[in-house]
Amino acid sequence: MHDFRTHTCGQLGEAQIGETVKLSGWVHRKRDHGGVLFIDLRDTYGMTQCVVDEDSPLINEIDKWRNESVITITGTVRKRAEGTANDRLATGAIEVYIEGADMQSAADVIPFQVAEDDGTGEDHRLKYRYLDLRREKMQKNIRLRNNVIRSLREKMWNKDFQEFQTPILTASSPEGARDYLVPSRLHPGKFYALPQAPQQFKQLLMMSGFDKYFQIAPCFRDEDGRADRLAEFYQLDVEMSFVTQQDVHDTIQPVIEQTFREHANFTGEERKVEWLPNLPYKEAMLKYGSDKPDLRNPLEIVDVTEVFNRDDVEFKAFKGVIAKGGVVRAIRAPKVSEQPRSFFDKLNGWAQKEGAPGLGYIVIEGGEGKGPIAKFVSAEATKQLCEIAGLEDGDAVFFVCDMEGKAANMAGKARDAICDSMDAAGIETREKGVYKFCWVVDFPMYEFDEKAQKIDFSHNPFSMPQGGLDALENQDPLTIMANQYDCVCNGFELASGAIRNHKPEIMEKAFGIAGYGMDTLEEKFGGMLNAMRFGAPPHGGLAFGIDRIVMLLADEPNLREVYAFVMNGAYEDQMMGAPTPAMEEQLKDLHLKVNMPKELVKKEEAA
RNA sequence: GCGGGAGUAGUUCAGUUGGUUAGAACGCCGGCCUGUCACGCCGGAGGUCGCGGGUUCAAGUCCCGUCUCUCGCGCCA
Repeated sequence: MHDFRTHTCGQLGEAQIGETVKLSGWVHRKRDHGGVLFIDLRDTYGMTQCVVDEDSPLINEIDKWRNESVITITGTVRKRAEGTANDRLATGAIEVYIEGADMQSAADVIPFQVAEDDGTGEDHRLKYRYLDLRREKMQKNIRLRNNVIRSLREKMWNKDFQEFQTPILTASSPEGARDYLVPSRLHPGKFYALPQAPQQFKQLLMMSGFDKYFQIAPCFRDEDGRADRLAEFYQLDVEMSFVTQQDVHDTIQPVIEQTFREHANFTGEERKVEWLPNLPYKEAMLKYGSDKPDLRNPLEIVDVTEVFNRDDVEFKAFKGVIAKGGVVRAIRAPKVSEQPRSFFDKLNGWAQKEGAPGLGYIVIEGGEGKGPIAKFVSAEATKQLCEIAGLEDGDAVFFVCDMEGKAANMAGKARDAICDSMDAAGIETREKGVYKFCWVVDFPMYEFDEKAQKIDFSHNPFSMPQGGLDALENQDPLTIMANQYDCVCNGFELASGAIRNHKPEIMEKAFGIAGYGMDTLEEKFGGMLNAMRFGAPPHGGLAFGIDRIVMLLADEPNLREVYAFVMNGAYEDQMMGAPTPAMEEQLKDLHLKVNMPKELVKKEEAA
């Protein structure tokens, strides 16, 4: 017989009754009834009830074994007595009568319970992640992650993409986030950058003639975290040659759509997968106030600047902003006129927390406007408002007024806040049980950087501008669109990509408009620029955030729930103790001296 | 860097208007129990109430500072 096991803990059933078997696993729970002792033995495959009674000399020894100890038991599979079967357990028809038992590794008292999800704080869970990972939910989430990655990889292979690995110690990529730097010992004062994405490498592979590239690529960005953002994450990175934007979408959309369909019922709730028509960036910003709208939210934004600009509308707060070039955006909330005043007050309070003066609204009742600001809006103007926003009796309409960019943004947030409030008030608004996808297309190539007071790339600077060189030479840069697209699902940006610029002269012009001279271009991206001069195919691609995909499928609020090992919100790993100060020797090797922030030094001296 | 929330037993939490010896559940230790599967019953141990200062006869509770965790803003396309 094998040293450790003949079966797994999820395997035994009535077919094995009478067999002598060996199982190994963790003590999940014990139930001691005096004369009889039950042990639930757990491994990643399942759980098996093992029994020993007072006829056996083992009972006293086994009784002392703590939960989460690793043990091996030998015994006979027997049918459970009438009425004691457990339908909730896959192995619930049988139990193993213990004839031999070995302690492989005794567990100390554990810092939190593995057998139950008691809401243990994340800091504890991360410090003892190996224990946390034993819990059923994490085992399932990590398995989902495995399955999703296998699913994506298989589909890419089936489409004749080649899988690559690209360097981790490399130079800065054009993503725009802060780089993680690694000092070079052999080159004093010089640093490698960890890749924010393998952007240049995948483009270079196209220039090398590989035609269809993909990678499950680790990416690193040194920016503060969010629930859906980590310092290191994985992307399904894809690039193709001789393709249009439509080709890229047609190739990758089935991969994502099918992967979602395969795993959509992971939580036990059946979920639909819907792919909606392409959404131009401009329309997204106007109708949803976001370039990653949650399309389960049916509320839409309209522009009503003209209403508040009328002579018979007296609302000075808005008029003043409009005079400075601002806009008024409106969100219709259907059938909320019955809601108590607190419904509106809470939303107003929410808006103030977001830094707005408030969230003005008008309620339409009997064809008339009601509410705090209704008296400033004439009957004629109210009628026009109803036409533009499609208002009916019993509806309310909320207003955001600011300069265009800020107004769109705030309206987008308000759109979600109103939707949440309606759901909370029992008016079902946000659609449930569905993954709503779409491609957001036609992103602007440039934007005006208010801080630097200059034109800069709005997204990936390697994108091909729509209209090519001609557009760059003859169009107002702020009106030029890029062949750039995002894939959005339920309010999350799942992917971003573009048809790339493969012509050095367009590259030079494009960077020139953003104020980067040929010297900067050569210095930062010289390798790729050179490659373009030796025959570069038109190409494009995208990258999907794998962790976000798994997070959505697992219905988790947080990326940390779908990673085995992960840092906390401040990017510390309390389990491994990272980051740590470097030893003097190491710093010397690297020709580095640490220059601590003065305030930190003061604090440490005080302490 | 900024804002919201949290910090009390190993874990999750309760703790009234500032007032006796700071409680509960799970876990842990000891005992009882032959059919449970979140077993049950009895008993016990376990607390720098994050830390520092202040107000007060009296502080877990009020005030100030500080640290940690978390969510968001900035940042990240």
